[in-house]
Amino acid sequence: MQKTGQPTINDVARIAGVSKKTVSRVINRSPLLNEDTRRKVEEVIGDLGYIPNPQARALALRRNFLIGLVHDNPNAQTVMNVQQGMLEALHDTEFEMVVRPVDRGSPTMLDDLRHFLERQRLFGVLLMPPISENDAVATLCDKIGCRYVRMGSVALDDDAHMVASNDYEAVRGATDYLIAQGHRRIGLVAGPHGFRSAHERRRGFEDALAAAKIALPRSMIAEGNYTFESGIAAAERLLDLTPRPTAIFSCNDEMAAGVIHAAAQRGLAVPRDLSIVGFDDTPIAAHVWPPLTTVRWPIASMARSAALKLLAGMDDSNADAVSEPSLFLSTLIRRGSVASPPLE
Amino acid sequence: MQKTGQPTINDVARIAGVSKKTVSRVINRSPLLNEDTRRKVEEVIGDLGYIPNPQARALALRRNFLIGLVHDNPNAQTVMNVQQGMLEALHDTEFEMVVRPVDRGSPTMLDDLRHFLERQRLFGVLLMPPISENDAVATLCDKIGCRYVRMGSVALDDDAHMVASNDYEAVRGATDYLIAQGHRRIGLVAGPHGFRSAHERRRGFEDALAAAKIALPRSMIAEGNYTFESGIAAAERLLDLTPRPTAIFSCNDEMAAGVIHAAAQRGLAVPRDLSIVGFDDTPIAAHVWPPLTTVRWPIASMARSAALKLLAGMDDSNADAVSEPSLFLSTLIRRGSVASPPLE
DNA sequence: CGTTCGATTGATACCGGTGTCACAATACGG
DNA sequence: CCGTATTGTGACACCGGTATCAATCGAACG
Repeated sequence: MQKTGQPTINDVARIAGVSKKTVSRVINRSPLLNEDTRRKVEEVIGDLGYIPNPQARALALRRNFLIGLVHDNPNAQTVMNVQQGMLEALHDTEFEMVVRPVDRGSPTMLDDLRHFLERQRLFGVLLMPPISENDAVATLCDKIGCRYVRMGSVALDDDAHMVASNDYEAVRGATDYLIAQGHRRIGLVAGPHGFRSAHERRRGFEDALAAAKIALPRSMIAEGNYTFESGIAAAERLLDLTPRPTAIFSCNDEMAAGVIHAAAQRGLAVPRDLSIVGFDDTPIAAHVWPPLTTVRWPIASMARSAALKLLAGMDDSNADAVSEPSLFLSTLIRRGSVASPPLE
Repeated sequence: MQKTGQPTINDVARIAGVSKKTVSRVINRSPLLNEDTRRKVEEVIGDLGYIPNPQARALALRRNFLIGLVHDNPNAQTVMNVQQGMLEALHDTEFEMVVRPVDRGSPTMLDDLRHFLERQRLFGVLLMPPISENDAVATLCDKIGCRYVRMGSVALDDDAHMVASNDYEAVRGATDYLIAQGHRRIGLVAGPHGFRSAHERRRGFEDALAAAKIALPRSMIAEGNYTFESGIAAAERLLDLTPRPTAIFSCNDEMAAGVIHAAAQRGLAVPRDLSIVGFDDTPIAAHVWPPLTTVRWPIASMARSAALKLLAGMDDSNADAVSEPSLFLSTLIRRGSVASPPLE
């Protein structure tokens, strides 16, 4: 009998002179194990370089060790940050990450997703925004019996199934900061309709102005879709106004970069003639000129926490799950794109 | 006997009145199957909504259906493009993508990777640059018996194990373009030492100048590490020269954005005072001002092809594998960052 | 000393598929 | 009409683990 491939549990058992089950106990750190036996088996495992077969384990345990990342976010940096955060949590576990982009626009999106989840029988999935805001997706996971955690800009679900950031408060604070600098005509480049994050950020902006008793004409709000180009277009609408806004809050950094771009094309100096605040703190924020004052969105930490929460639900011991924070605070990063408004 | 979970092959077999094996044949489209039997079984499968368990298949077939993406590329957009290309290839197959970032700097990188590959026993892995340029990694895959395809800027391996782009020729063409515009003092922001792509691009640049009999003093080459910041630093060294270069070729777009940034800080207008060409054609290229003339690097197509090549090696019928192209052409995208040099 | 009990361990049946090989049924050639 | 292919199907072992439950052993107890 030639052993050509990897050694199996049977090899270990035979050589160590114990049963498969005992080897299995060693692998799974069973507490009811004689210390001598454990050492002996561990030695053989080390000698052989034995590694348990994950597929066999998955079959026997009736669950696999894959965690899915379901996303439909167009921002590469954001997705990478989430992947990095997830992988941090999965590091030193036997879990791997499988990535699944979905097409928000497609009418068959839900069916595709269901098909994916049913086929793969993932241990769980992490839903990142904006797909996480789709309640139908969460319902689908529930129905199929797939664990999930949603990442959002606001409480979307119960504590065990979500990780949120306080976008409303963060934007409100950022807007307060602009007001404190002396700005009174502040424009908003809003996010796309239907995005929860866009809604929360806009609400924070509106409430900050209202609290300061600053009027907010509809014309001071221009909607974009989180892309650079849409930021340019929105900025052009705002900068065409008379009088012109002295500051603009953009609901994400890419659009803020578009605003800077549009300002530069009109010969407006940032921040002398126009102050700009973004949201996300992606690398682009530090790379534009001037460096963008923005709200740091701790998306990687959120993803890490979300993944840990998923893993904690493993043995249904919710004790661990609750220990993972569910709310993350976004904070203002002051760089060079904000100044006091020009004198009139 | 309550059937609580998903139906299994046994359920299908029992209800259809055939053996497991026959159901298995239907699933695997065995040719030696009576047409009536097939229809009957398929009907039952449809009624029950039966889906074969991938873990069980993986165990029985002694291989799984996971393809790994091993990367250590710091550029989010590039990694996302590769993921997208891979997933395109994997679409409508039973394969899933698992992502594995590695730390190029870590001394245990190779051990970590080996551990990962041995544990998961992936069907195959796709190595993207720059980790793909590490021959030790390819050797490791060979030794472990893990299929792999390397993506590179030049032939790195035999046809079945690689997909390459013609960076040398592309940069040479781009440099020729600058020369044709009248530039004679052209600076290079080179990529980091040890990157194959950096080497090829630099070689293309040098050879283009040599062919045009333009001297290239060492001072006209500044090395960066593919980040925006390093692009700024490199540009500053080049722009401090007297006489100043009238054009700069940057080995990637991020550094080119840094060059634009540095130029703007000195009050140099692009392209009037300084022409700039980048490489990659990431979104940033279209987002800076002026839009960057750059070399489009078809990384997503390369990834797609690499993944197909991996799958084609499935049944060891190399016929399919060979049919996937191994060389992809990078082409110059002319935007607004190049003009003729200023008169002196 | 026999019994009880807790700590360890192993025999065996799974998990849900696939491969091997034997076998029945039908087709074909002579 | 019989021997031999050819086609279609099922019984059963197996992939490499885990769960169940009974067996074994030594110590403690009465």
